[in-house]
Amino acid sequence: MTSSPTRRAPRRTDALTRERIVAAAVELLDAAGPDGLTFRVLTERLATGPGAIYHHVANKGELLEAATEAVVAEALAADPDSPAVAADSATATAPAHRGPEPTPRQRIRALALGLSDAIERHPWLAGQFAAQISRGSRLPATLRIFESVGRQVRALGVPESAWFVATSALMHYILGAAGQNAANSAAARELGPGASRTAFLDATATDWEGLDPEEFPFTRAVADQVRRHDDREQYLAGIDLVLAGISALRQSAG
Amino acid sequence: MTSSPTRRAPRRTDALTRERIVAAAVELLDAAGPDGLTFRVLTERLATGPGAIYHHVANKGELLEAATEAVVAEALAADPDSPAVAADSATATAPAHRGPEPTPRQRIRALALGLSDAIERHPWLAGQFAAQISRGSRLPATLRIFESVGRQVRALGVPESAWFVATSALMHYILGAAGQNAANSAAARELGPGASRTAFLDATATDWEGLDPEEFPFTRAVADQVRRHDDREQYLAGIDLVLAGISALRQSAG
DNA sequence: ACCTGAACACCGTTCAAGT
DNA sequence: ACCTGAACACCGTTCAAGT
Repeated sequence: MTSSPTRRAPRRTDALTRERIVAAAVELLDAAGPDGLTFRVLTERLATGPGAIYHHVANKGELLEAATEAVVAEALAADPDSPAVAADSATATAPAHRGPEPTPRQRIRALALGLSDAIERHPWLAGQFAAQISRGSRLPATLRIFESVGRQVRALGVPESAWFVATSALMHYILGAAGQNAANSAAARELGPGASRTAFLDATATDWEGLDPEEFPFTRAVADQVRRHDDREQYLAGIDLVLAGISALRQSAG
Repeated sequence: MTSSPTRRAPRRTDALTRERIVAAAVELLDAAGPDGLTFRVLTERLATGPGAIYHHVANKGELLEAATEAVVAEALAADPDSPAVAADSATATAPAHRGPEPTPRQRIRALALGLSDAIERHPWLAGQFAAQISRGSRLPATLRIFESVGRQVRALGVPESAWFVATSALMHYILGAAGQNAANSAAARELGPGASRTAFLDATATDWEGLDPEEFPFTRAVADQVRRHDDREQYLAGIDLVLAGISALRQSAG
């Protein structure tokens, strides 16, 4: 009976490590969202008991932080100037240099798109970032993003006194707008496998057009724009907007 | 025994209404954060059973939404041009008109400060906003904020094609930076009743200065600025930065 | 229609016991 | 040192029963 031929959870062969636990957590988060990550299914997946997991991780919060950090490190690794890469400079697979050095502006766009893609692939990230920022304790993941954005702000020639504001403004837009886009994608996916992004945007537009004209004149007026909305284009336009604000500031206060 | 003279939960006199439930929820959230709101303590506080609450509210999520909406409506009520006020124009207590009409820029600053104060008073709001935005379904609270900001963007003379980007950029900064500030305040409060905001900022600065110079050069460099940081001033500077970006865009694409 | 409160399924976490 | 798994306290939610 103990060795019955029926299918069962695959017996663990490797030792249980923190990395394996975190990797499994990321998989569960991707598959079923934040509520899908429970110690019950995690122990099942890893073929252990809860005690074993608690031996490698202090609690669920730490597990979530570790999962966030792992995924962010991966996303920032695309940026050759990122702290994650600098810390792990032994990787010989990183492409050396192709063409001329990218400008800070190009790097910021690439950084933003990289984070946006990461959030799109791991929608639970958005809530996690927000929780980290609004819980104040600057944890590794958010701190690394702050650092990556800040380096490019500095490279942009922003006067030192404005580094913090400029970096904050950029970071909040990058993370906020990316989270919103990812939410739209997720909602579109839920509408059905065939239903495209456009179908969902159209639904929201129609929704907004149905709002009370007294209470929501602006939202109603903007609804039709949402309909023919290109996420990526709008996202980059927003980045350009903040960058324009930064360079205006450079000219006046520099 | 049933009518023993020992102290017990105050017997309810008024009928249980959705508003009373929501008000109690806000109190609990303020006092103990998101984890402090449970049906157990809520029923105790309202001297009922869980079934009674479920008769007025579908589930915990709806309760959180309602709490958020209630607090946001209050915060936006300060803005005479807000949808919340327009919908409730019967209030005779609203101050009519004092001095000249404020400019859109002044209104945006007032709006931002009002929301910042609300988040400061109800720190759980930050997480709630983030959850709403990153869950995509544009719920009343976030939608009202979008509307309020958008009206001023329109009043600013931004070309229609840029309404959405400009409003998004402003909103993400307003909410993101306010959430971060509130988190700092909360963390400072936890440091002790006497410990001021400055003490906490100093601690973070020292923290950052201790980071690895290879991995976090920018964050280290910016640490000292954080030490002599005036939250409100920096917050408004960030708003000005985004506004500068908006007007740059108005000149080029207008 | 509105409320009661026991019961249910599930959650994160602990801990004595094993190897 | 690393793992096991039963047990604990607590959670959101349901529902038959009362008024």
